[in-house]
Amino acid sequence: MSTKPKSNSYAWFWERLEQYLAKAQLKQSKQRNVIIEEFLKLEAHVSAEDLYSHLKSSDQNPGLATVYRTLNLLKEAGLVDQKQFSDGKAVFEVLHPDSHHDHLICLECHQVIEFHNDQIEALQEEIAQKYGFALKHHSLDLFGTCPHCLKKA
Amino acid sequence: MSTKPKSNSYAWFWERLEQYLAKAQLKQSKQRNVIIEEFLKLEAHVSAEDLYSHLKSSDQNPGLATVYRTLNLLKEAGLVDQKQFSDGKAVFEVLHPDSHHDHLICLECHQVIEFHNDQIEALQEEIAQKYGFALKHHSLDLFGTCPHCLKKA
DNA sequence: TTGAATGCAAAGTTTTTGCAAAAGC
DNA sequence: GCTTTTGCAAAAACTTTGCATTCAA
Repeated sequence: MSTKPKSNSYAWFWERLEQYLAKAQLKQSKQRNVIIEEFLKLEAHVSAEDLYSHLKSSDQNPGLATVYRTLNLLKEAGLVDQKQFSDGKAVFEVLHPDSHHDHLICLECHQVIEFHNDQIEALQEEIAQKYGFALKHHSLDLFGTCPHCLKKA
Repeated sequence: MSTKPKSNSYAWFWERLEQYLAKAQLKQSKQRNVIIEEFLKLEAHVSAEDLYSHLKSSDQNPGLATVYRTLNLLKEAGLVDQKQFSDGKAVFEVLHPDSHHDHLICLECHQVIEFHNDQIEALQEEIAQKYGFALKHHSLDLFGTCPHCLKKA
């Protein structure tokens, strides 16, 4: 290991990553750790470009291609989720182990609020069963205008 | 009007399109009608490229740029919905006036099944209210393995 | 006749890839 | 030492745009 991970609240993340790398016979690297550190620090829906900009100031300053490669690695490891919010660029977010959440997205200010609803989750499972699907994951996005933007208008 | 629309089951679609064009002071055209005819005929989640390929054989044979322009026009008219199923290219589908539906997507064969569930819709409205959002639309995609692919495995 | 639509090719965006050099194990 | 990773630039993939021409009203 080239750099000690510092995001302690994401111990599980680093651990699962390490497992994945070991199983896939991949190596660790400074750049990757720097990128992931920053990604976890941002705690949001981040695009490769966003992440790259934030890293510009770091001492490591990895290339954009490496940022892409790292995010794809995390995706393959099942640690992050990639989403397309219809503005061209893909955004990534940490895939928390148990607690799934969905999104409320403001069409005006693009703010994203996360929520969770057990009833909806249960209904989804019901529907999947009805159609004979083995459900792996899902994505629910509600689009509208947030309270703040409603007030402005 | 250069070409008579032939998709009679989509009379409402052509009507609303005509209204939109009139209001926006836009013109009709042969190519546009050919493209839309084909789009409606396909009745599926279609990418611009898909649609373009299908049109290759038609007598009109419009350019790819025109296909894009037409789909964007329909989007602006609120007649179609654009989605990103995470494979790079955007797909479009008819936005039916009242009946909203969601998607069950097979991760193996990429088959898409549409479903509708009033309870989920109601819960979504509830959640939006709780957060003070004025809901405009939503998107629910369930990913998993379809019965057919489950049998194969 | 006037403004919109088209086709083509060129440009724009976002993401991936090839390759030589560097780094991890 | 052998293999993976990196950085850069080039390429790829998807979509938009500029411009001269054609077409609709």
